[in-house]
Order: sequence, then C-alpha cells, then structure tokens
Amino acid sequence: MMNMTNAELNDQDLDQIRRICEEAGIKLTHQRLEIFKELMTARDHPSAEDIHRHLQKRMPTVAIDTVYRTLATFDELGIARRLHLANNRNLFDTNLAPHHHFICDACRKVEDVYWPDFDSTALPEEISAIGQVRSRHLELHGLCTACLEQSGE
Amino acid sequence: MMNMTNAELNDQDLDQIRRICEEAGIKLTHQRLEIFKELMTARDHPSAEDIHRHLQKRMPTVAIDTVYRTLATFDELGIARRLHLANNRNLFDTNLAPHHHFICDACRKVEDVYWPDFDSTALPEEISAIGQVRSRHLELHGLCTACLEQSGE
DNA sequence: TTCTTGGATAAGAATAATTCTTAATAACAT
DNA sequence: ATGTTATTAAGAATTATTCTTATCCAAGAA
Ligand SMILES: [Mn+2]
Ligand SMILES: [Mn+2]
Ligand SMILES: [Zn+2]
Ligand SMILES: [Zn+2]
Repeated sequence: MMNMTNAELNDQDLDQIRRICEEAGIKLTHQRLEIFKELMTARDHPSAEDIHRHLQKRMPTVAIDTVYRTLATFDELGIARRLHLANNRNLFDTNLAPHHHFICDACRKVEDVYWPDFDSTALPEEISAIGQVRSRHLELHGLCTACLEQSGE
Repeated sequence: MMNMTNAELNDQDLDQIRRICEEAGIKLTHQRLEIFKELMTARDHPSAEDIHRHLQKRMPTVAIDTVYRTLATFDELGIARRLHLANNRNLFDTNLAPHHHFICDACRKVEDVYWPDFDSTALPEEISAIGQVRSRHLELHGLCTACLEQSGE
C-alpha cells in the first residue's frame, strides 16, 4: 500500500492525466505525459533534477526548465505536491494524503510519516495572538535505520 | 520578556563574547565583535544579508562573506543558531531555548512559538522502523495578525 | 490538405543565496 | 617591535531555480 512496485503506468493513470489536462484547458504534450509517468512511478521524493536525469534516457533533448515548469503545473493542478523541506532543494511528492516527513541527517533520505493524532491536537492558545494557522509543517530529523547500522560498526 | 528593547550591548555581553573567543582559541576581531552586537540587538530572525546591510552603515567595507562565515562560527560555538526554514533563506536566531516557529505566508514574518506539550508527546510507534528521531522541526504556517487585518479590508 | 495561431518547449542567460579562492591584513604572543 | 598565523575583502564560482526569446508543434479553420 505504501510501497507499490515500479510498474508501468496503467490505463487508469493515462486517462487521469488526459482528463486533468483537458479540464484545465492545457495541452497534453509528450513532455507532460513522460514527466507524469516518471513522477508516478517514483516511490521516493524526487527532485526536479532526479526526474530530468531519468527522463533524459528516453528524451535526450528535454530541458530541465521544462521539468521545473511541468512539476509546478502539476502542483497547481493538484496532481503532485511541491515539498519545501528545510535545508534542502525542493522535492516533489505524489502522496497527496496528509502526512509529514522523516529526514535522515546523514543520507538525506525522506520518508513519509503519518501522525493523525498530532494533526488534530489543539494548538497552544498563545498562537491566536500571533496569527491564524492554516497548516502544520513537521519534519522529524535523525538517522535512518540504514545509517544507524552503518554508524554502529 | 519576549521583546526586549533594542538597547546597546552591556559589558556582560562584551565579556561573554571575549571569553567565548578565548575559550575557542579564535581571535576576537573587530568584525566578529560588531556582528555579535548586531545579532544580539536584533529581536527578530535576521538573515545574513539583514545583518550585513545594517552593519555596512558602521563598517562600509565589511564583506557579506565575512558575515556568513562569522554567523556560521557563532552557530558552531553555540552563540546563535542557524535556522533552516522551509522555502526560505537561512535565518539566524539568538533564542537558544527550545521553540518552534510561526511563519506568515504573506509577509514572511517569523515568530517564536513555545509548545512544550508537543515537544514531550510520544512519537507514533511506526517511526522506530524508519529510524531514530533526534529533533523535531515544526513550522506553523498561516497569516499573521497584521496580514489578516489587511486582507479583511 | 494546407494554413493559422497560440500554447509549449529548448537553449541558454539571468538571478539569488551561499561558498570558495587568494592575496593582503591585522590580532596576539613573543 | 616583530613574526606567525588566523582572518578578512574582493570577487569568482557554485547551486538551484526562473526568465527570455526564438522556434516548434498540435489542433482547429479554411
Ligand atoms: Mn511524502
Ligand atoms: Mn526563534
Ligand atoms: Zn540515512
Ligand atoms: Zn504577515
């Protein structure tokens, strides 16, 4: 459920992107389709450069700017989400469910963290004097299990 | 308590930086002293450029690189803390007490938030399979009171 | 089918934040 | 005072991202 295999996109997904572009009134270009595929088959949190690097194997002339532009479009259309993580380049996330992230300070790996109890906890009262909170951005930092093992030797 | 006035540094502070440099075995240069003053009298979360801009009035030849370098040194020495906020340039914080931040998505103002109850809440169990958490980084995003008023008109 | 047109792209320039290189300077011990 | 060595100023370099512009291309019109 959280870790689907890197399978090919199915027809459902193709229909989805086709419909979304039509509804948004934008063209479903070869680039948009391929970037969509690349994004949907990535199971981690890829950067624009990650996507560009992979895509270049199939589309040698695709420009990094096109990847940035298209990912921004996908973010606006609600297909994916741009993640602004502290001290990091921007990453992209296809997991649209509410969640937070664990970030390994050694290898920089980013893992999804679900913590609904926290999401629904009441904020401290003093916040109301500061402003109105619209979203909570939580990052848990530490060492991932792989890095822990490595450092234990 | 949270908003001390922009008073001059007192002798106590000067002694502090002098002692810290001595203990760390680094020279107390004119630049380091002035950047320390600038940092300690700022009540917000200044960027390296903020500090540089202010400082240039008194030290016209100070290089931005010196400000970055010195702030990094202060971070290492534990005098100040470099903040890595999502989607922001790096800011610096002299508030060494454990706390989090409210960030206004309109004007980018950064305010301190204390939430000890959250700091001591147990993490979800599933985290242990991902890695070992060493710190929690929480940002509350929304609109500050000033921006709320402005948008209400 | 050919033409028209506007949105989309590729390429490279531009920008912004930060760090690096290097030669000159200045703090501090002697 | 002098010498040693850390530190600085200046500007180049780097990194991530966005902008500019000429060209391309897909879809509809003729
Ligand atoms: Mn995620
Ligand atoms: Mn703070
Ligand atoms: Zn790791
Ligand atoms: Zn505001």
